[in-house]
Amino acid sequence: MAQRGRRSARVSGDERQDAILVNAEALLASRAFDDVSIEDLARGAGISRPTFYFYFPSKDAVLLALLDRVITEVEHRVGHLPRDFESDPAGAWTRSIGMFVEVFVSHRGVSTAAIGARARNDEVRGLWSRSMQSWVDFSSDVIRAEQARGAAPAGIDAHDLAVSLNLMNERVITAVLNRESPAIAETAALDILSTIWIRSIYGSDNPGGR
Amino acid sequence: MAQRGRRSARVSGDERQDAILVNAEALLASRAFDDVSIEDLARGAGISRPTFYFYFPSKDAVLLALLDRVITEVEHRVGHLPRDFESDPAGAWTRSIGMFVEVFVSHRGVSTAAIGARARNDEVRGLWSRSMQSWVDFSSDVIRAEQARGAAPAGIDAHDLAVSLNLMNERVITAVLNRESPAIAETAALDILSTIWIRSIYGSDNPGGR
DNA sequence: CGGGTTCTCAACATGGTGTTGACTATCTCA
DNA sequence: TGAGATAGTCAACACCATGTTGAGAACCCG
Repeated sequence: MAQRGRRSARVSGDERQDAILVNAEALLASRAFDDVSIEDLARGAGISRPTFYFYFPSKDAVLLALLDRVITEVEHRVGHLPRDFESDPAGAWTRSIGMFVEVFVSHRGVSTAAIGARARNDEVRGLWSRSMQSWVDFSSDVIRAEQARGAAPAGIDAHDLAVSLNLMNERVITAVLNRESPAIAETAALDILSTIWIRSIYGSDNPGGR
Repeated sequence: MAQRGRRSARVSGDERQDAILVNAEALLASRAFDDVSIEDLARGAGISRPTFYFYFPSKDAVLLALLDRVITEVEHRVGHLPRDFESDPAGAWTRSIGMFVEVFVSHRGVSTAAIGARARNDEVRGLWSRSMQSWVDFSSDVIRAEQARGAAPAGIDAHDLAVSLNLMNERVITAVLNRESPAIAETAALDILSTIWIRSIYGSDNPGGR
């Protein structure tokens, strides 16, 4: 996904490349993306600015590589999620949403930088949009299945509902990560988001009726 | 709110100032904020770049002034909205949400630029956050009233619900404005958003039971 | 050891932002 | 009316971050 500026994979080169990424994520944990210069990325990895360009074509490319890792982690964890929507719909949705919250919280700097860069950078936008698409596909498949088996009322387009709920999650998580105001407490986020998902998918607080 | 770089209010100066704003909004309708230079803002208003600084201290200040206008328009229209939540809850929410959609769609460039600038600029963030706060206050007051009169189920914090739903609207409208993918059709947005608000506030599709 | 590839960086080029200082046009009040 | 203030204008400059070039050092493999 995220290309590098050189052809083969030599040892000390890979270590440098990795040092840049590690340093970049560390810097992003405390500063905004715009406040990190290429000079900072280079010096922190023990190289000069022009040498940085040997490893990455731009600052955005570093962010793209970091985002790629985060998204891979999410994809991996989505794949291992139990899909027990028929037996415990509320719990299943809550676990899925909780996984997203966890991953993005644990990569706060990268997440917020990537979301900010999306407006400016085609590749970041493309990568984000592809994964968003796959989460939307997953959610709308489940919603459609729930509607088909009569657990969820029809009367709303499953795809559009899935898009809106996923975008809500993205935005609410971002607000929490950035400590925006207004926002909600990090501890409350999962509970509120799940409730909104469940109420708006099932039209009720306890689908499956416990 | 949005300061200017000079002291009194003379005629030809105000016209210039206005020309900058008009030109800026026009440019933002077709280009991203980052792709508009101060040179562009100046030339389009018939002045040189240094003269621009006589009217505004920065590019962000222009955006702030434009955002201020948009928000004033929203506040004004919020004030004139019928508050018939008791007699027609679904309709009342739909009209409120529809008003936001209308205003932001009609100032597409400013809205998306402002949302992008929020991460970077304290004043834009502050202005946006203040108005967001007032919309959240409005919605949570209504939700609490609906819960108090028994129309909406309790079991969810009104404030947190209001924050999440308002953030969802912001994000979904942004996605529509930017023609992002995934997103939903502009024509479908109002319907979906209203349905989610109503289902998650009332736990039912037709509060008041029609 | 010799030719090729990896890796490095001083020095340069570019483009956008913001500043200075000198200048002109206009208003205001004696 | 005319002298001083105030509004308005911009060429030229300083600055900083990005990205490029080209020359060379380190290393590898035959």
